[in-house]
Amino acid sequence: MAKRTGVDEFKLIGLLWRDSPVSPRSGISTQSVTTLAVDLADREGLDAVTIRRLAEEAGVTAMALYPHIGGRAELVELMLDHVAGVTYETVTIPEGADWRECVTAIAEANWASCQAHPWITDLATGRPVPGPGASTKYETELRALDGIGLTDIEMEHTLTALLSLVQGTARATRAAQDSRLPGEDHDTDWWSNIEPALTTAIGDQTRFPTASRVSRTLGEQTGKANDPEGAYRRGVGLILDGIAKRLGTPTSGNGR
Amino acid sequence: MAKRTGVDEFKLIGLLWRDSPVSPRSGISTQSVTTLAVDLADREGLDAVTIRRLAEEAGVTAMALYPHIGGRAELVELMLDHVAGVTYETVTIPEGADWRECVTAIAEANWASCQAHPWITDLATGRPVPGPGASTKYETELRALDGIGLTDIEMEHTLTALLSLVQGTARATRAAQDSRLPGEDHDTDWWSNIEPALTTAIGDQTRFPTASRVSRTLGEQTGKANDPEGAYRRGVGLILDGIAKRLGTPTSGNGR
DNA sequence: TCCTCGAAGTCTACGGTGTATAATACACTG
DNA sequence: CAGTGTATTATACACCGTAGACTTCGAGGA
Repeated sequence: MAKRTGVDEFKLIGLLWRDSPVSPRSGISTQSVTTLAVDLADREGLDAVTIRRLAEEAGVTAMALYPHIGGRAELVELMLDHVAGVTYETVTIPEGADWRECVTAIAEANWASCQAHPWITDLATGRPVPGPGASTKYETELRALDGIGLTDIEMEHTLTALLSLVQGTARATRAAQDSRLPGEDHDTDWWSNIEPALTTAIGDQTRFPTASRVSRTLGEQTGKANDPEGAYRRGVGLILDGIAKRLGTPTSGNGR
Repeated sequence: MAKRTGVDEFKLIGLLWRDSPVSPRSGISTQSVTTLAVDLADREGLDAVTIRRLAEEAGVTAMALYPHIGGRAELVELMLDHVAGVTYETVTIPEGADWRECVTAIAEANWASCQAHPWITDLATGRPVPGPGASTKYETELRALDGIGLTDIEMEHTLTALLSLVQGTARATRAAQDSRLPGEDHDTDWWSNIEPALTTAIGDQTRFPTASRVSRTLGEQTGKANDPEGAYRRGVGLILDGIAKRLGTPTSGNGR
């Protein structure tokens, strides 16, 4: 459910770039099915998006979807492209602003997208989706980084690194949320459920002194068993300062 | 195949921390089955690790595995813990070295682990595996960061951010490799197969000028359609400089 | 208006998955 | 050596994606 394999790229490109006519008999279209699938995944996760279930929601039989979506592998790509296309509708990159604000906006937009559509963190990045949404997103992000003093290669690497960090920490957020049992409100509940059993199993309590100390401190100060969002913010901060050093511009603040 | 849901944590903890006796009738153990599963995943990917297939390799029936692995969800956790436990057997963190070398070694060890076991990048991080391997790894990494001038919280956030970056870019490497058709040697082959169809589909060639320029430059200079490894190296470099700024120590080199 | 014909939609079926359940056979303890 | 409990087995179920054959519909020409 995560590898994005088995995609027929040519079929996919056709589906991605055509203007998605609504089918007269059933009233569905590539566009409408994709939207339905994204909504379903947002609500119940990517695993809930089965062909049969999606067909049920669309009011058609399973096999009726195939002319519109290609196959399940292609459907996932369509969903990814759709989400990529709306990333900068909620969070926009300020025009003519400091490069710091632009980079931060890129991070925030992707972070928000990962929160709104947690299932995208299940899917591998790397191979780009050859569709209009992903292409527009890429263009937007590169344009924000263009002309601040980085070479093309540096821009590309920096952007990839930044997005990897965002996706990675967003994934961790998501995993922490998923592991909550129904009805639990805090991350600590999962941990406090596990902890007694774990303590018993470990036996020798002096085996992981540093980890114990750090976990305790983290729990006391943030109230969480782990804090991916904090890691995200710190990570972006570190990268910003790293870029500043490359650019040779004065760094902002004192880092605290 | 990516969400790590449905894990019975208590059953899992029992399996993770017991000393895995070999079963007299079948000759298998939690340990041996886990190793077998890791090898199989390394060779053929996580999807190849089905209960039936694994049972076949172990020389028993499918249902015979269950007392040793719990269920498939728990098996995956066992595999993750196993891999975590051997991360620092190949790449070690230098004793008493500069903090830069330590951080770099952490990144390299995790990068190498992701290369050796590509399937781990399919799986969500975040919720830690409550096992001896993962605990040891966490302890090792925190100890390397301890005492260089960061607070406990900063250490934790920095480590999480660093590992997210490594996993994220490693994933992208993996995705690029997977998308190669059989027999292809270079990333560019996949891209050059797609490109004509994509160019035709897009129509208006002036729509993504920055993306086109950057892609062209990247292709010319690296010979790749995308370069996650370069992004990894730059990302680690940026984070190192970011840490240096926080620490107030002189930065090394000029960043080029 | 009717007819034809190609495409869209449907039905059935296949091989795969994880694993619940119940029956069996074995290894260890007394 | 008998008893007991658990590892192991065989069977079965519900679900998955989708290939292939069949049916039905909508649009264009006479």
